[in-house]
Amino acid sequence: MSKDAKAHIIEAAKRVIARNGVHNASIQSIVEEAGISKGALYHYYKNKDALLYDIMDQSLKVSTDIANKAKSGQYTSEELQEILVDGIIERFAKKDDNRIQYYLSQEAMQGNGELHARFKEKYNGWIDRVEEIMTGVYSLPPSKINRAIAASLIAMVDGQVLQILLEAEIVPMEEYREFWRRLLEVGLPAFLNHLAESELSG
Amino acid sequence: MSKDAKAHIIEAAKRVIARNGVHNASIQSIVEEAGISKGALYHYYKNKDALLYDIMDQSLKVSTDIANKAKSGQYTSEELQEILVDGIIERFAKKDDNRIQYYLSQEAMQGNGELHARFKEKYNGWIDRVEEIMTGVYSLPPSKINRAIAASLIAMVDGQVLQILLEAEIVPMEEYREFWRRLLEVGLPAFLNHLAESELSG
Amino acid sequence: MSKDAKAHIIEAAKRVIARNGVHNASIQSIVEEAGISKGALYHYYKNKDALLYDIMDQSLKVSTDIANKAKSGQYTSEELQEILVDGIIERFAKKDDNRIQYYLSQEAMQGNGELHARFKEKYNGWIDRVEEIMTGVYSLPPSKINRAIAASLIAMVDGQVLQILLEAEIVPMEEYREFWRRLLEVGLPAFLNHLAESELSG
Amino acid sequence: MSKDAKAHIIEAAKRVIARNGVHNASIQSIVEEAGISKGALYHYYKNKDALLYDIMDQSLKVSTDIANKAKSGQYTSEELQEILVDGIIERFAKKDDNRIQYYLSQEAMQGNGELHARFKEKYNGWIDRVEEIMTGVYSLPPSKINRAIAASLIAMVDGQVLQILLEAEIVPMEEYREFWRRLLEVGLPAFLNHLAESELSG
DNA sequence: TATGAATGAGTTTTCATTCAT
DNA sequence: GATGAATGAAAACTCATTCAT
Repeated sequence: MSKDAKAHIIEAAKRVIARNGVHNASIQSIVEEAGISKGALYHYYKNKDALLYDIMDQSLKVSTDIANKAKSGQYTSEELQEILVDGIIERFAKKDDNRIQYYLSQEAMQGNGELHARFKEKYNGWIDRVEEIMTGVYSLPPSKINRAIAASLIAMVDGQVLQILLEAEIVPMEEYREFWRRLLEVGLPAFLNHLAESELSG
Repeated sequence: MSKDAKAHIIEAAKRVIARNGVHNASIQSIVEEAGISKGALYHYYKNKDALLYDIMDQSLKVSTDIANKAKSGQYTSEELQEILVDGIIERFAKKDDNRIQYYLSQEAMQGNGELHARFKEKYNGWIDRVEEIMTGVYSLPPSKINRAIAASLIAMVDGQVLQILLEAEIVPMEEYREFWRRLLEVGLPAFLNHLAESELSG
Repeated sequence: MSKDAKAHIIEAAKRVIARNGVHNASIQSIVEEAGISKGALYHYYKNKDALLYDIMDQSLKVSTDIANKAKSGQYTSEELQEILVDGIIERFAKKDDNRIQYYLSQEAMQGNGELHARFKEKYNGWIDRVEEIMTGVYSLPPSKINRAIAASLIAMVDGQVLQILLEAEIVPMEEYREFWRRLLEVGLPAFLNHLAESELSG
Repeated sequence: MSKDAKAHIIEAAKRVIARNGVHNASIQSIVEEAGISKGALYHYYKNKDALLYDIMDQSLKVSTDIANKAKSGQYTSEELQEILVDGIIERFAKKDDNRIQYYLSQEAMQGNGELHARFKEKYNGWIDRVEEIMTGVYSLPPSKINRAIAASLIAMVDGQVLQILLEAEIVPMEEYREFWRRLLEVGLPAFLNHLAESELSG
């Protein structure tokens, strides 16, 4: 019951947010989209924030899933690269989820403490996983710079998502795929090797 | 007169935004900060959006300036790397400008045509410049992938800015500096070389 | 059944009122406290007012009981004074009942006819009894002013209750006990005697 | 300007409260009564409570004035008694102010901290004055019970006001006048004397 | 009898914008 | 040019009450 009703509300809210942004996703517009009364919404969520948190959790799963998939199995590094590239490209395609994440990240940085805490947690989780994958695949010794690299790779994806959302039409999707393939295949390992060497000799 | 008055208002508005976030920066709070009346503000700006656009223009110049500086002079590649790294780190520090940019990027996504056009133009300008610098410094032959790389470098900065704004405290500023120094010094040229070679042989 | 169920609801409602005040005692909070459903409550009471009236009736009994006790038995006037003083002090302690009475007295003032009638009836009953006790104990001839005195004594208790509810902490409870003991022992009989004399001579 | 506007709002609010009670005095109903917009009200008062405080301050003055008048001048005790009795009877007649005070006292006891603090302060002020008058007129030595008596006299007035507001029609106004005249002329001094004597001998 | 999801009118408050002075 | 009082639509949230099950 409650599960279905909540799912129904979340779907409606996501549609509204994707259309108008968090800021313009009023309770009014959400309940209209969901075809329910305000009271009904407040029956399931004690306030707007509680609804936003639920939406965020769902929405962030999209990103988390990639990392989980990559980490879980026993893949050759070629397979892994493919999985990661596919995951990134798939994420680029999920415009609604991406929009929602951006909108919510705004809310978080504008001072919504709870949202902020959740983002922080999620980011750290992602970066941990990327670092694990990196150190696993390329057999790296632990190094402070690894975390910066992991964070920066995630940052790159986020930034590319932003460009796509802004429809700046800078780079066609096929180019992104090519770029990431090359980066993971050549650029990243070469960079990491170099760093490892200079660390030894430095 | 008008120039000074507008500058005064913009400064006040930026202070308010820095304190409270963009969406709590009410006209009321801005005019209080500026020490003027509401009427006066509306004398200079026909509405709140017009003020925000003006702030954005100022704000985007920050990023543009780095690129311009890098492009303009006759620098050795070592000097250039330093200029770029410094520029990136400086941008990280300008939290208010970054906040405003993120906030307005959302407005752009939500279909504000005026803003959308401005962002698109700015992004393309930045990427053009980064591409020019890249091809200049590393003497690259033209290649489609260069644009993807340039866009991705900018994306990386944007993504890192987001992480900083979210105060995820993933990576200390010094690590970022180190990361970018290494990336521009070693990682990027190595990657570009490899790509150039494989292009020749492929 | 119904008797028990209603009593159960009333007890729960009184606990909620004690915690949150009458006007924050929502149906929701009452049914939660009672461990029943909203539907169940509406099965026993046709609306919130009906519940409040029932609470009031219980609540007013507290005051009525004192008067009844005082009137019923064959007490010496010393015993009677003690009973009355004890009764008054006990009433001071029943904060929830007093709160409810004050709250509902307002509803009565605002034109709730049902409540108004109940209050009027109760007040007249109390005053009758006090007058009876007074004339009995002090063997007074009937006089118009007796009723005013009886009403004023009750008024004094009501006013003291108000001060206690407001937690003005003007007078410690022990002082009130002392005050009432002296008033009933000395002040009141002296006053009544004087009035009786002046009536004879006047 | 602001003074007039606020006075206008307060008058309107008092009419609404006197009619419907604090609880039913919505912002909507107040602005309708005042013939202004909601925005205008919020221009003068930052929230509903701020308005209530202003109303309370005005309304309590009614009661404070009596005490001030009595205390200020050089009166014989006969004159003073007359002033006090007149003051009390006049207060009985100010139904709107009395209603408002009762309504606000409710709010105060239901947990409005600010209102609560103000009531407490006012009550203590009144009692102080009554005690001063009492000790002055009847040349009393200081005694703890004096404060209890002063508080109880005020309580009696409050309680009588309540009975009048409830239209219990227990006692006609002329009887109250007579009662208070006798009480101040005979009852109270006799009581105080007795207490003073028993204190000496006790 | 009993449930609790759903309703919808009602609440306070905010705020960009206008306009008489 | 400048003021700030006034507007009014919109926001989030509450709650007594109803009704299909």
